[in-house]
Amino acid sequence: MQPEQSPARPVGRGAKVRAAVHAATLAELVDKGYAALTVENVAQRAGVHKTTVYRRWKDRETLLADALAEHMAADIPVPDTGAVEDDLRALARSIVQTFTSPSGRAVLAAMFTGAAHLPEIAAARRRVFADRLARAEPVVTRAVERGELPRGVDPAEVLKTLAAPIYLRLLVTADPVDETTADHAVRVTLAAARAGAL
Amino acid sequence: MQPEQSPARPVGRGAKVRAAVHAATLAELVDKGYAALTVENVAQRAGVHKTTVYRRWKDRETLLADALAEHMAADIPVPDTGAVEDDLRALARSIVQTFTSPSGRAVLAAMFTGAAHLPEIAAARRRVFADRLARAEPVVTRAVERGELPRGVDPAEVLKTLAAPIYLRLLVTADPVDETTADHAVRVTLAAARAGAL
DNA sequence: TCGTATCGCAACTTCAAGTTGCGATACGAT
DNA sequence: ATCGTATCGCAACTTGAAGTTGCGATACGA
Repeated sequence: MQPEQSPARPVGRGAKVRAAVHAATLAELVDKGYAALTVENVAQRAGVHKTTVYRRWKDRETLLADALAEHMAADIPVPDTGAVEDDLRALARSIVQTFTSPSGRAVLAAMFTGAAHLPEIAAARRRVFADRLARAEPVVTRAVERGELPRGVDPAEVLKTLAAPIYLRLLVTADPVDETTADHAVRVTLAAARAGAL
Repeated sequence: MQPEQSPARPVGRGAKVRAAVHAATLAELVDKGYAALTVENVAQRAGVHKTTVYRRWKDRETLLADALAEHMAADIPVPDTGAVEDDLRALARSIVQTFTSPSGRAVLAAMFTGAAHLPEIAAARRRVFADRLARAEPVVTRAVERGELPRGVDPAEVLKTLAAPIYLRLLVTADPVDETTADHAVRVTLAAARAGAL
């Protein structure tokens, strides 16, 4: 953890406040949900006054977008087992695990439903997804090089096909999501890719 | 001529008020979006007073859930062309068309993002999806009977696989959604089904 | 130690949600 | 045609959170 020195004005205690408010925002999100998230409660939980929050963030939406973006910035390791099936399974299960923990549920609800209409949140959501997609593409290109998948498959399409059924259950049908869901997505994706449909 | 006397109190003008408020709610949704939807504006657009709305609906959420549920209750024709590929294409395109019109966008945003955290909305959303799924299952069973798809495929899984990539684009990636998306979903779904992955 | 940026605090405005009481009106039935 | 009742319009109200402002207090860096 390096204390950020880049701004011409080293903030001082500001960094701690920022971190505390971020943590409090996510905690309130988990406990109360997006609709019931008030700046006053967040400030109180962070041990900070309401005005301090408003001095750092324009409004409640900006605060939430900022906290979520920072939370989702965590790097996810890209698997490289030497077998597509295992790599894809690892990717699919990581999606499942990201969103099935209690806090994951809350983050999912905030990013994809509760606050999805906010431009900042929508942009952050697209950015996070696109980033993870781009970083996982080597899984597919390596599989092609190994001859496990036909040449000409679109890595992005493969990964979207992998993710789609999981998000459908999370966001639309509300069916239970577990490893079975991930494994099923892998089977379907591989079948489609090998049939030349991707 | 009397349609129903079962309620001891035939409401009278109430039906018209109800319809007007429903229409106004959807119109406000399209114009302003969920976040900016106020009961006062809805009432004014419906030519009705605020208190009248609150006498019929417990709160804003209930009103919205009611209006959306009624709006989504419209029956969608189940295709039966004699060829799976054509049937599935018709289904996929109907999903696309439902949510790409201006009003469709607004309804999508309200049902899946803006108001998704409300129990009434979430329940309505699951119910609508499950209903459409169940009514479309004959498309798959007929295809199996014709020998177009292998025995043992799960109709529900086939239809979910068809819908998943469309919803992924609508709700997650925000990529453009058009007939191409629908046709691509058909190709992937058929490939997976014929490979025995569904 | 001293200056400055940041924070705490309280009081304030604004806005929409939701409520209440009462008078007005339209409907259904006699 | 009239009469009783349920529904509606209206205005005034409470509540709660968003967001703002001014000032005094405090912690940090030099």
